[in-house]
Amino acid sequence: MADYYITTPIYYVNDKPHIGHAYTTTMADMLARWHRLLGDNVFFLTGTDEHGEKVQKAAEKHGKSPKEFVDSVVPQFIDAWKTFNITNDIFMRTTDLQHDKTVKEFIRRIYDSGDIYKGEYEGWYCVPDETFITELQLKEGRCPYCGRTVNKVKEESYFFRLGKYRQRLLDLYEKHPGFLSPKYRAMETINRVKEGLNDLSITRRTVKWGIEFKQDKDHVVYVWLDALVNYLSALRWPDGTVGRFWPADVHIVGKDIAWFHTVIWPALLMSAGVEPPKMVFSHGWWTVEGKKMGKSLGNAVDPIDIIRKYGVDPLRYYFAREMPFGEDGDFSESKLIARINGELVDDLGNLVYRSLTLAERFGGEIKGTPELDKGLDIERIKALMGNLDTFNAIEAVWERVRCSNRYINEKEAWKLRGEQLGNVIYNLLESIRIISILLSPFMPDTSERIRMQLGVEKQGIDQCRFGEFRGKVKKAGHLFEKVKE
RNA sequence: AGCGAGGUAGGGUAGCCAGGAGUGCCCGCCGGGCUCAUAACCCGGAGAUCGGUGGUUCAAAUCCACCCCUCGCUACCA
Repeated sequence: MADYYITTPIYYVNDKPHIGHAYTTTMADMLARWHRLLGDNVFFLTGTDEHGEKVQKAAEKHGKSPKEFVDSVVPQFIDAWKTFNITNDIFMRTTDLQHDKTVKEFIRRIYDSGDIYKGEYEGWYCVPDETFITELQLKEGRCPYCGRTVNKVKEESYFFRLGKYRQRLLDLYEKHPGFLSPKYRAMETINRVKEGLNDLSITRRTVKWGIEFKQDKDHVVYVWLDALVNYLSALRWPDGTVGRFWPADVHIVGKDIAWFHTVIWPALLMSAGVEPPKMVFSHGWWTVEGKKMGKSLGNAVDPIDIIRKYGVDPLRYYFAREMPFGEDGDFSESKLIARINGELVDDLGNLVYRSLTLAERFGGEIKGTPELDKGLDIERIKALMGNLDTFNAIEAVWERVRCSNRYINEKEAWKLRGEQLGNVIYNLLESIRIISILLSPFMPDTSERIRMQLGVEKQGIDQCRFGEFRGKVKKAGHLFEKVKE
């Protein structure tokens, strides 16, 4: 039994969860569930990032203290993940006491290794946008976002010697090719690191809402450093269950924050004398109805609304099925409906319904010889999931669904009687049973409903082969209802 | 500008790394079969100069060069 530590990023709580948060969390959940199915000892982390200037400002706007404000937003995340059937083992908040302790100890170690020095942060700042802008981003000396003039600001700050770790990072990428995943995105990072790395400002004087920088109490720890360390505080580092689950098997992140996880994070860990994680997997982004998602565009999709309308499993299915994990995709309701009607209702739902109808009408003994196991390749699906390829894994399951439907037609099951019919039903029920096991990480509710209708015990990956069918079939309506447009 | 990813039938994709008849899948379209099934399922068919040009090779979607187009990233904006 292997230990498996998987994480999502912790989400910034200046707003309620959107479709992107839901996507990352759901994909991680599928992997966590898959590993449990394999019998692994899984530790699955998600949580919230609650410090920093933006939260401070958002709190002021609501007339609350920062803590009151985050306490009011965090339940929305917790509830959302409940709705999504997310099976996280821990929900980490950066305002937790444990986290505070871990961050301080983590920084102490970096400080002791001589990688922190006092300096001056200098940069361009757009006051109305409240954003720092780099030299490169400037457009004719003006803010690239709003076009207004920018101010030069100077601020005392403590720096981390990131530049020092350039070669060690390149070595890490070379020795552990899986670290930068998916591999087609790896070159981007490698080339940028080769170009050289600037040291990083890791504290702020002007911000109050954050973890105290013990080495100089006029400063607080900058939010991203604070946030990254949560992967360790969830394990109660440096004690706790660290030895067992660290290094993490995979950090699931969106490609926008890949840099923090593939460059800054491992460098910080090296400095603190901690092993880097085994893999950082950067997934793609969703557009919505073909357009970039954003608050300014007013097209942010509320995942809870979608679930209310279509159900949890259809959305989970869509997440895994609409695009290969890693790549970008487009979220649209019409595409979601097309998948529900064409795949969940017509392929899967129909297969189960028609098979169970045949089974219930049949009075004889359900037994026979395996025929529908041809092409069933569990090892292949294991390999795909090992590569975090949920997309092709589901496709492989769907091949089973389609060939089972074909089987009924080819055998003309409705014309058969007696032993011949018993044999066909045996093959169908075994095939469906295996499909339901394989689907359990992706559509847990649906998997469970199929299992109930088959009347079989809960099973693991080892039962994904044809044996004797031991179940009491009891049909219970359609798995999915057609969505009328 | 630099770096990266991609351009394959009406749409969406796989195949490319380790060249071998345009080979596969999904949706859509056309025709047929069937009635166990939510007008569901199954079979067959039409539809592609594999972005362009040149090169390597007995053989190129696949390798190389150049060009065109689309998208992403460019660091302290989680």
